[in-house]
Amino acid sequence: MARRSDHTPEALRALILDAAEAIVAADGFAALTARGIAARIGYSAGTIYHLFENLDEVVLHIEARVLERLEAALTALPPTKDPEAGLKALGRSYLAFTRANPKLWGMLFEHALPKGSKTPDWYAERLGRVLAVLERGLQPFFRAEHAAERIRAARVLWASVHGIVSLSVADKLTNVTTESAAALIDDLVTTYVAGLGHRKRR
Amino acid sequence: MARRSDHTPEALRALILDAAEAIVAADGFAALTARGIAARIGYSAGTIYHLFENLDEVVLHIEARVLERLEAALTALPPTKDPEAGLKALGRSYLAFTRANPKLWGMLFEHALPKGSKTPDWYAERLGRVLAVLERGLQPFFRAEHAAERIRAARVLWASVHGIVSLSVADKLTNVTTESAAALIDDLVTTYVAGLGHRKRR
DNA sequence: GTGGGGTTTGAACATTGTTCAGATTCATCC
DNA sequence: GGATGAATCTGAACAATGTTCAAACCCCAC
Repeated sequence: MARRSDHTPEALRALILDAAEAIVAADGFAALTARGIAARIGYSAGTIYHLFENLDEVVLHIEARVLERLEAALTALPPTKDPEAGLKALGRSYLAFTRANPKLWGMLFEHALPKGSKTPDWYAERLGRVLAVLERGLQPFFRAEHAAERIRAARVLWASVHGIVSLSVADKLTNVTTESAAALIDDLVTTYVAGLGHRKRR
Repeated sequence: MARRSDHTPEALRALILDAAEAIVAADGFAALTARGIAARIGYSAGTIYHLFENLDEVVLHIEARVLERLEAALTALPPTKDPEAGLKALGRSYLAFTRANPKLWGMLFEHALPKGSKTPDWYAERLGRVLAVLERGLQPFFRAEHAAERIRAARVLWASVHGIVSLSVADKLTNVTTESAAALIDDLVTTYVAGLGHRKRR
């Protein structure tokens, strides 16, 4: 049986994550099984449990990777003069990312942690970095002393765009009309930003 | 075995749905099993499959019920003079509803249909009615000839509020800060509506 | 060489959705 | 009353799932 170190533990962890990610990307979160991962990398299912606590941990790690890539995509955007255009670019880039990886993205929100457990710290930290990108994009709309409101606005936008995208991916909104998610996101950002300007002027 | 008609088929369907709903409300979507439902109503698991195609159909029916109740809650709100206050009341009522039924509400979005299948027509219709309530609330902000934009705004708000609520329920946002979902929803509605006013004036 | 410790497996267990032959009961007709 | 047939219900079965773990194995250090 055992064939000691075809791969180092670290390499094996990476192999498992790559295989799991490929499965989700191709067939969705529901298709992810321990035996399926194992078959793809030529190991047995038991091996996975030596490197990860359980499948949930594997999933969390994939989610972290996805967030990491999203952050990279958002950070890579060229700076714009017009702050509103910058925010829209963020929104569209976000949408493009989810469109390019619909199954992977859907997983982030279909996957509910088991009841007792808390999201680990490193997960919250990854999410925090994505939010930070949004917070930077919102800087032109707030005075420095209103940082709390800016942070809240980032959260509102993140959650809202997430809502649009997730309903669109799950086909639970678009079947009512064929309105595209892109149009909704544009509407959201435009109108919300207009509202920010309006409020500032008060 | 068989004990013919303790309940009519319709009554049995209702029994199954009640039991399933109770399980989800108490322990979440993940705890819903055919055998669990059966045990709760004193039947065997097989019986469920005489009345429903499969568990997914049971779930869809519960979702429809939840949407129905949400629509009732939103419709029951007293009319307000101030349109913005009316929208905020809608948002808060929505949030209150989800807070009162967090597990049931979470199910609406954790539950992804099996890959091939489409959401049935009656499901889309139920969702459409909830959206219609929002569309009515948005009427004061649009001229009659801009119905398409109003409908889009309803969709944006629905999806956005859903995003906030679902992230909050899943604990994937609040662990970054303790910002409450209510504050985010208020912010969203206030700012978005301000943006609508701004745009109208252009 | 020869332990010993890390690695891997394969079989096992509990649970899941789902199916279905047969057992049971009820309504109806003769 | 008794028999017939349809509706109803069960229990056992199947395949698949996550997860565990004793054993089998291999490599490295001594």
